[in-house]
Amino acid sequence: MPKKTLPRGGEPLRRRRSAEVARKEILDAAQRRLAEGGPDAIRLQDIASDVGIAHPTILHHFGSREGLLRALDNRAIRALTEDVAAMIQSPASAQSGVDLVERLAQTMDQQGLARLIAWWAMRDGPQEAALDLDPADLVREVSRLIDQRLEQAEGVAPGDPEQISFRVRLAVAAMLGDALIGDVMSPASGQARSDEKHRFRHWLAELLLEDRQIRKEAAVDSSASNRD
Amino acid sequence: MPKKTLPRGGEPLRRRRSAEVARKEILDAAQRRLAEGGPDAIRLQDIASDVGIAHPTILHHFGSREGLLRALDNRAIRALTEDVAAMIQSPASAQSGVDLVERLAQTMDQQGLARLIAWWAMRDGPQEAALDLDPADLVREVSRLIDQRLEQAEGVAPGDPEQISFRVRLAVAAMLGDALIGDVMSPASGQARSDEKHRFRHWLAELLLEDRQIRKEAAVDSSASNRD
DNA sequence: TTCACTACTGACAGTAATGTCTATAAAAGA
DNA sequence: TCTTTTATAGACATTACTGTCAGTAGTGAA
Repeated sequence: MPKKTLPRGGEPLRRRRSAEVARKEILDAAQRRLAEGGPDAIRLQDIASDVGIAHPTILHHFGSREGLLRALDNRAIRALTEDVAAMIQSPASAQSGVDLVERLAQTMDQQGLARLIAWWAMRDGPQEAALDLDPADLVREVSRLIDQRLEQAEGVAPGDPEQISFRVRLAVAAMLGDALIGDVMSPASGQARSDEKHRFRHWLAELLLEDRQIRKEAAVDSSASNRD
Repeated sequence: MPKKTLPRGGEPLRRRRSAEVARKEILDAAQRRLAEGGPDAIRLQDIASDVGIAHPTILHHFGSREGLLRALDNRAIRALTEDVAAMIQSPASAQSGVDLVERLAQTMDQQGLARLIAWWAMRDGPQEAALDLDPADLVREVSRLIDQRLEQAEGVAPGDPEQISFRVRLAVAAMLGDALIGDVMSPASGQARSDEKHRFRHWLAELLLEDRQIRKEAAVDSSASNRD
């Protein structure tokens, strides 16, 4: 009886994923644990049992627990950066600014990304730059996009290049903070709280656009008076 | 030779604090550890050595590690609530809104309060309401203050009672989020980054007040047209 | 089919952190 | 001065988590 024959008709004794798929499943499980159970819930054994593997397999793929956390951080920063880039690039931001804020908020809410980012920020202080990708590079990329955007933008007051970057910074910071403690700050509960959350986001989007209008007019005024 | 005599001229073998002082020193050390070293740096032995005591003493005062964390959370929420209350109550918010935002931001920055709040928010999901004080009570108190404020307020459009609560929510969420990842989001570095941070806060404060002016005018307009 | 590669596992080692227990020393009150 | 109280510490128990190691089992290529 050959030992290496597959068991006929039965499932294989082990499920064997590609390294890529395995990494993804592990990261997903870890992120879910972090979002639902807090920082203390990220234990190799728990994550492994969620995925249906043994905990040394995680170490095989990520080298160490710390390696897993770094990979988690990288994914989170990438996801956030993509949203920010979309916010800046979208030429429709004037019309659908509400949608963009909503998208950012949902990115933060869903999958516990806000908690992941917050966790990363907390642990970032001591272990300076434990990321594969340099945050400075991402910031530079975002700045580049903003510059690009500024060239197309109409009505941005000269000498105020922070017009857009401050808006981005506010939107990101606010949606991060609100994802963390918005529920606690809301006096409502249940469906009413959810409704209020969306009204808040809508209000914020309009606040940002509203201010934009004002500056636009101010810019027009000043340029007009300058020409005269 | 009597055993219970104090050592002459020498320091006592043990420093004995009052329970209150001991708790404070322990909490301070724990908060410092959390702010500087991240969540993993909150270990009883480390904190104890910071304070200059043995780790069982911490357990004596707080019952368990979890008890210490709860006490930390309570202090943080209280500190935050005080600032929020000040923001709402201050009758000078129209003039010194900038100062209030700045105060809130500094409360978040200093002593790592933002990290503490974020950490609490992350761990709050699972262990529902592990606080001595009920967050709902604090929210109710804040709502009461807001109502009070609304009565005095001039130009707040009727039917829009969220005018102030949204501003508070935005200020708190934004300063929390910015304290966590503001540095990373800033393309500048060093002193320039610090300057930019303050400009951002200033801009936010003005943004909130600016919008206020608009609504005020709108309210005046609509009430005027209603009277006609 | 055979071989090489590697995803995967069980068992174990080492370590480190919380928590317990008993005893001591500093203060406060009688 | 004597007693009571309690803040404090040393030693130890327990638990549990990360990481290692040697071996197994899928999978694709020769």
